[in-house]
Amino acid sequence: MQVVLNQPAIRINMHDLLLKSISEKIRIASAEETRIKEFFIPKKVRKKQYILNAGDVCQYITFIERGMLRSFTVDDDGNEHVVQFAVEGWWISDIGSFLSGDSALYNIEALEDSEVLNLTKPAMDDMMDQLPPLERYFRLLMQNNIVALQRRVIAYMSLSAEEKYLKLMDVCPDIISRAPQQYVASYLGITPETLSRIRKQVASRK
Amino acid sequence: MQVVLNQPAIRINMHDLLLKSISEKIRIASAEETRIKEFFIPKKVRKKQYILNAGDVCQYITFIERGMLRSFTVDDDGNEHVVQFAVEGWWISDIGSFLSGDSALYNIEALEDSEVLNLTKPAMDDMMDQLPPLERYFRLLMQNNIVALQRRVIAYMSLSAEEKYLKLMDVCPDIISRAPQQYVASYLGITPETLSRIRKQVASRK
DNA sequence: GAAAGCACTTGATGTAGATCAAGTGCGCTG
DNA sequence: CAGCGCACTTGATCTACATCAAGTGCTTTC
Repeated sequence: MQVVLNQPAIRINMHDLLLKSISEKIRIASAEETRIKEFFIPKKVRKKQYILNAGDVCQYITFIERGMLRSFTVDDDGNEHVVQFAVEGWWISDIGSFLSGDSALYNIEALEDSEVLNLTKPAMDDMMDQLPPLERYFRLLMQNNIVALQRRVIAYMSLSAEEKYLKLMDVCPDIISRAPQQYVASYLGITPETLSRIRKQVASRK
Repeated sequence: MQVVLNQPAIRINMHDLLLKSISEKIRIASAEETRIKEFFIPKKVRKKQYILNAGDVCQYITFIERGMLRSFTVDDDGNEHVVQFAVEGWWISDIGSFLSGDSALYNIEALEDSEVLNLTKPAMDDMMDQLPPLERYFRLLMQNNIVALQRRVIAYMSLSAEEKYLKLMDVCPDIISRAPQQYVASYLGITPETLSRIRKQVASRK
């Protein structure tokens, strides 16, 4: 079955969403699009496959053309904590490790069979040297990331479990419906039992 | 009394910490230091004075040469949530509002009489045009900010109130001792009563 | 120096969510 | 298609922290 939610039925080109993401933020010419593609390494990833192990160095940042991934940490008691979901059109990485060369804090795992585009640090530096407007693209990504993380910190500080869930459903209903619920619970910092109860309560109020 | 914690007894120059912060991350020449200073607007801020009101547009980012500030949000029930403390050598702003021109989410208030350096967006753009290595400095700031925010999200998700407190005391003991305890509690997402109990417990174990 | 205001501490009680333990349902495999 | 494994749901009980209410201590003001 080739039809994927929010995707055109037929994928013409492996880099479509990447170029769309970039052109939404900065202006790029057709010749530049061809150049950009050359810096990326296409890769297919199987459901449950890890693309990053905590403790290794994160060697590339990953753009998702199809599928879904999650990044997560494992605490001292062996509990997993989902830090991020990423789907078509989104980036995922351990950015601290990628940029500093330190050990990664996160594992990154595919939740569905996926197709991704990887960008190594040397390729990224080359690309920005040769196409300077890309610097602005990545700066905007970082800024948006900071704003999103700050909002998430505030939500953790100030909202009840149900309020967090409802807010998340407001912002990304499709992702949350698509992701395994135990991981949604983990992302919200609550147990699967609590999430199940909240969902039941919310449904009974409709 | 002119002696301030962690500060030389006599302040020679209003931009000392700023230049130190920058030169720790990128290489700058003496002539460039003089140029950099010119983009910043020095300002004295009184204890309890607001330098940003939520709802306004954040017009400048602020570097602290002396003193302490906090940024915080006020929720629908009127509760304050401290998002950040900033002291000498640190930056503070509502970065989303600063860069996009949207309304600020945060209030920023001085917790002590302070001296700060403000940098408007036009001045920032000019400065980076004329001194391109500064782009790298601000990029590194953003990267460090992302890493710190991610760690904070994980802490909220996975640690108990006491663990969060102990971790914070490990990382910035001086700031936490210097800040009013009610705001420390707010920063940790716990009540002042709980923080008081934790502190008592921890002290009784020494 | 006394009084007022407010931050911090302490005690009692309440509660949102965690933990533990089964039961149910869904997807995958042979 | 049947069986197995595991995700999700449900019920009971527990607990870390919130809430409420005073008491104590510190700082500021007159």
